[in-house]
Amino acid sequence: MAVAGDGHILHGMHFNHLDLNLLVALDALLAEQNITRASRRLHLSQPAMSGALARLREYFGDDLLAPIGRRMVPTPLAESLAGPVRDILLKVETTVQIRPEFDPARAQRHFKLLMSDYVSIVLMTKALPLIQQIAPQVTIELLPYSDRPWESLERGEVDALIQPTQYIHEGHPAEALFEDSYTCIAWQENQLIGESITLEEYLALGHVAVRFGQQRLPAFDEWFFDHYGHTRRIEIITASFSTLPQFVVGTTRIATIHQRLADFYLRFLPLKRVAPPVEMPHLTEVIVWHRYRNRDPALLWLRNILRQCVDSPPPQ
DNA sequence: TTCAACTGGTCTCAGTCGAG
DNA sequence: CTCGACTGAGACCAGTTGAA
Repeated sequence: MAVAGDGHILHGMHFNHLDLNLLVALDALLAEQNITRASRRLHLSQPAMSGALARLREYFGDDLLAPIGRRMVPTPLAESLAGPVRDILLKVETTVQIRPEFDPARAQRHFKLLMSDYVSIVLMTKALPLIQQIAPQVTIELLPYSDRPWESLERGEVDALIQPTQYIHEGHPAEALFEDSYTCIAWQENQLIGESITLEEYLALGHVAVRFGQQRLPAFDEWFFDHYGHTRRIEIITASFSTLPQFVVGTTRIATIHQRLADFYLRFLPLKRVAPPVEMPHLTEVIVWHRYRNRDPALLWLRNILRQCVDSPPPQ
């Protein structure tokens, strides 16, 4: 036991009088703003978390989380600590995780990737078999498109996200993976539609559209037609690209989806491709990773694999 | 250097307290 | 009353001490 200059008694391992494990507790406490939930996150009992908060309060000389009514509200000091502490822990995590070499044949790495189900269908269906061949011990977890994919990346909850260029933010490195364009699909036996379609015909049909997450964010096609003042009659809203083509089959409805996704489903479903009534811009899917993982050879390897998996066409 | 006994901090469990 | 934060008792274990 040692006594520090300011009279604090020190036990165990400390960094400038602070037990660094308390930062882990602080991060969980500030993220949850609730002691019980923070304790579950760290697999501790509620009293243990309460004790950690008491030690943090002692160290900082501040309540950090103060009860207001039934809620625990962070103090201004706690607010100002939240971002930097999260950043430090992420830096620690990436530091201890990185190995100078990535040996695919033996590596046991687990990757968490966030992407739309469209990307998982057109990209991961090709990438996963290849990854199993080259890196049999690597495991992959695909996370659904949330309302705030960028926050998941910032918080280090995912290794990378894959999304269209228009949604990327500054501050983290990104790399293009593949391009795609849009097409319409209809049921093969839909007599109302031929190989092409006029805008009037298009707008007269019922549409199947996709919206994501809690906020029900529209997919690009919906945004595009709204933006140009063309009101489509959306009769079916579904939550995933993978269900959308099946909701066109057996109906006179139409859907506007990615070429590559259409190619995929044309192999299984009685669908026909219809050229969109107006020219739609191409989209580029990019992979974005946290700047702290920039030097991670494992991620570099994964990016190379993913790039290999998309052979050039569709965009025409 | 190694080992056993000891020490102190943090854990869990059980229970209390206070707000809504 | 219910829910969630806090408190106290005892267990557990990492780190320290001191002897061989």
